[in-house]
Amino acid sequence: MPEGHSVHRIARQFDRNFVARQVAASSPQGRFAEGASLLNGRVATEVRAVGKQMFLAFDDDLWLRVHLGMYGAWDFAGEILVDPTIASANGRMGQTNQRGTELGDERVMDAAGENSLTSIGAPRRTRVHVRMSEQTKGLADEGTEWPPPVVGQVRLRLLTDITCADLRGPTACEVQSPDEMLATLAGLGPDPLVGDPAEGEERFTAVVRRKPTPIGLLLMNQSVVSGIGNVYRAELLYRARQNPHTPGREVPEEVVRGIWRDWVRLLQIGVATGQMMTMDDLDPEAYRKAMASRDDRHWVYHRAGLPCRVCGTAIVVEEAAARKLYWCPYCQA
DNA sequence: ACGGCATGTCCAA
DNA sequence: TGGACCTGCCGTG
Repeated sequence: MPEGHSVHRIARQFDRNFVARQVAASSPQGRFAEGASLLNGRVATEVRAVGKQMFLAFDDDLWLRVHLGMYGAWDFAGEILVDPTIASANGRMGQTNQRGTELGDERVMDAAGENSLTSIGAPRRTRVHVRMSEQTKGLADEGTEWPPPVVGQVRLRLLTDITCADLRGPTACEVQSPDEMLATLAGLGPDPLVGDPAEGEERFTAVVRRKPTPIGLLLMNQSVVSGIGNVYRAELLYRARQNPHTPGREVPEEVVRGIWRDWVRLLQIGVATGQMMTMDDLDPEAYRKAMASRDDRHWVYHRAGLPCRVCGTAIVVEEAAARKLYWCPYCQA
């Protein structure tokens, strides 16, 4: 259930642990057997994250395209070099609840999960044991088996000599030619972390200001802007005090630009922390309080019926294109 | 133990 | 517009 920030974090892990290494690929589950055999034995050469998609290049011009969808996740195991630009690198990336124990150096994850690691030093080797669910319990304690035993439905396993990445439940997992990969890219709107953000702002603004579609739908459309999902949509609109139903072309240009710049900021924070932080403007104490409860982390998302944090009006929820849209009818009038 | 729900997207009717 | 895909968590009992 990742939005764009998770995919960038995953890509950085691949950059550090798979790029420039020879990779063994297999499909323990069998549903990607053909693709895996195409990739098997090749050297990974490059990784790109654009919105919710990740592209991993292999020598001789093959691209692996992965979209996690709602349920997809990567599990990392073995020796993992921690990317210094992200807060932590425990085993699982993509799913919300990420727990693991890092052994082998001074850093030990606690039960709070991914965000508990905040100090980043120079990259170093870290032995990671992943224990995610009852299903995998027990395996982590053995810890020494290599390669790690396959647990459950693994669509794709990528292995270097020392690092293992297991992909489960993706919406998309396919091998692409360079042309196919470029075609996929061409269909994606700007991502604040890809290319020049100022250019992205121009593209985003131009498209939004032309469309009769409600801004609340445009923000979820990956051809308009990449990486925004249901949580960031609701929060960006609230932060802009913008009514989700306003047609894009009627949203004042400065507001549209403001939403883009806010997305740039929120995505950066999300990649760095692994959390969908949308109340970053709170003072530290209020922030600590808000983070204490799972349902207190956002302005409007998942807060139907609760009083708006600013005006007290009950947050409303409605169905928009089969997704729940939360907003404050007073602040976002 | 079980059922509902979820940070996503595609496709057929 | 509704279902399919596919997995794990959380609340309820």
